[in-house]
Amino acid sequence: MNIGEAAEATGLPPKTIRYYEEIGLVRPARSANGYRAFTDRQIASLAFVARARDLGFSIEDCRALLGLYEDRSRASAEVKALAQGHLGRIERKIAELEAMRETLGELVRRCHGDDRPDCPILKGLAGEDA
Amino acid sequence: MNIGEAAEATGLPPKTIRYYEEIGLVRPARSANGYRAFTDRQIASLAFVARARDLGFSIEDCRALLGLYEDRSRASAEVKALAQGHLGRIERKIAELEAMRETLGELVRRCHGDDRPDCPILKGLAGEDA
DNA sequence: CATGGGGCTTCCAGTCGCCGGAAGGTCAAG
DNA sequence: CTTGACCTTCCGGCGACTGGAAGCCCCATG
Repeated sequence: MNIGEAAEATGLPPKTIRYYEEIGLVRPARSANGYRAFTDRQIASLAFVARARDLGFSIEDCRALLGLYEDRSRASAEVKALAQGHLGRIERKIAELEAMRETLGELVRRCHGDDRPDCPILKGLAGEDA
Repeated sequence: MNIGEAAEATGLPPKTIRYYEEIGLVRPARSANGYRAFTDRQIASLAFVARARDLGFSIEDCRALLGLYEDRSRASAEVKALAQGHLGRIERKIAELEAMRETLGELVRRCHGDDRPDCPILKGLAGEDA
């Protein structure tokens, strides 16, 4: 399977797959013509990484998860710890964004948004607690 | 006011303030010794940007907001549009993270997390709909 | 057998918003 | 006069790609 087919099969752009090879996430063999040749197993690994990335795991997390995935004897506790750590990060990020939404939403709500120059949004950003 | 005092006053690190000068967000004069000299007005602008950044606005949004802030005759509609656009982005991001939280949370919940190798998290990432 | 178009290769640069560090000038206190 | 805290510039790196240039390779068509 060359890179185009791998891209098709995994949903990852060819550029991304090349990048993953560069950082050592996959190590495809090369055909006689120099083209990358992916095994089914490598395609599965790429798809695995694609799903983990969709769930927001960092590349380094993906590398660790992939290692655990390929290690048939690993304890699930290790995987769970990694996933829980990430879940915590997601939750903190959500809380952070919700705080932004509250503050900004309130400013937007108070702004009449017409052609007059008075603007609670700018006042808020300027630190005026109007 | 030199850069250290500006940093103190705005809560921004000196490095960040230098970066903001580099990209043209502030244009401090220089003292005879070559040190940056910030006016009170520039400190206010930096604090304004710091608040906008805290609310998640991009640097380019901040630049636009700063321009609107300094333009006494701008219409608040323009500011509101910018803020609403950003609010929309925040909300989409929250939704995205919540979807991740759901999926990942479910996998974590199903994982017993002990020393056995069976692991629903890895199975989920591998695409097995167990 | 030449040609054209698509796919493949590598490498370099850019994205965004900074941060760390090196090498060196400046300033106030002891 | 020295020390140490400030300030300056410049360069490189972060994460996770993405775009583009220059140049092979392969297949089908004329």
